[in-house]
Amino acid sequence: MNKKRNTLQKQLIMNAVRELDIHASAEQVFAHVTEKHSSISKATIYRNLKQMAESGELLEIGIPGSAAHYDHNCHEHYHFMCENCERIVDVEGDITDIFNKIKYEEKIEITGIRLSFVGLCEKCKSKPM
Amino acid sequence: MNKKRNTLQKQLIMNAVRELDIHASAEQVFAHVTEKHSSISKATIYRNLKQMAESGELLEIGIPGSAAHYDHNCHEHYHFMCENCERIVDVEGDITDIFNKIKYEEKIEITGIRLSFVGLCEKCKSKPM
DNA sequence: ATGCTATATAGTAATGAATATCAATAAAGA
DNA sequence: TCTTTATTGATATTCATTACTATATAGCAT
Repeated sequence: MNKKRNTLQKQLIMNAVRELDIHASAEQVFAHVTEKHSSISKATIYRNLKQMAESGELLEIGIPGSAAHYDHNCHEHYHFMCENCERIVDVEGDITDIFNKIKYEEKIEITGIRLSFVGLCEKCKSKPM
Repeated sequence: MNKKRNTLQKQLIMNAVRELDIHASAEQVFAHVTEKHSSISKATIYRNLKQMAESGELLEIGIPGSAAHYDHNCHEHYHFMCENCERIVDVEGDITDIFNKIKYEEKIEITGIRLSFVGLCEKCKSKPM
């Protein structure tokens, strides 16, 4: 039960994220897919991007106060976002060394770091979900 | 020109964030303030929390896909959020040592790290804002 | 204390991102 | 081919937040 089906829409969405290669948002994916396949629904875009992120096929980059973006690069890496144009670029590297590496990247200017940990707090850890 | 005024509403909002002391959201601040001052508008809450964050009086904790929370603790620190109940707790410490420290904090279970850098990209750095 | 003026407020409409709903459609196995 | 059930398209709805605007008021000048 609950078997996943391979649909044309899913293929189009995955291809769009790969072709755009700019950490695309759902709206950008929608715009790209509709160029060739105008009948696709926006709900299908949102639905599948979320599912692909949950299954690990895509990485969801949540942007507080703005639309989420999706990355087809799923190996361990972090992101830099321009606070002016919202462009997102990959920052490769070991998390413990990343701050040292960033010092030698003169092309971008870091003005802030957004770091938070996610998991289970003391209360939820000892309770059933 | 553009002088800030000290209003009762601003005082009530700042006091609420301090009294709640739980990284309150705009809705939580609204609920708390209306207990004693029922005529305040929700727009006033949002407007002032944002302004206080911009001026550095409060720290805005943006949560992708959910409401922003506000912290009256403005010195350098990071956050842990429970993915089950969304409770937010402070994680003090130097960013370069934080990962080692976290290993000895057994009360919470880290399942993910959200890290991103904010600043100006190559294009925006060389262009006027 | 009184008046003036620009800032702030209350109330509500509007926006943007994302999810919920549901009848219709179509994968994939029998 | 038939049947089952995941998936889709279209739209309504939710949620967080901002925009709008007439009214009120803080703080300064008189």
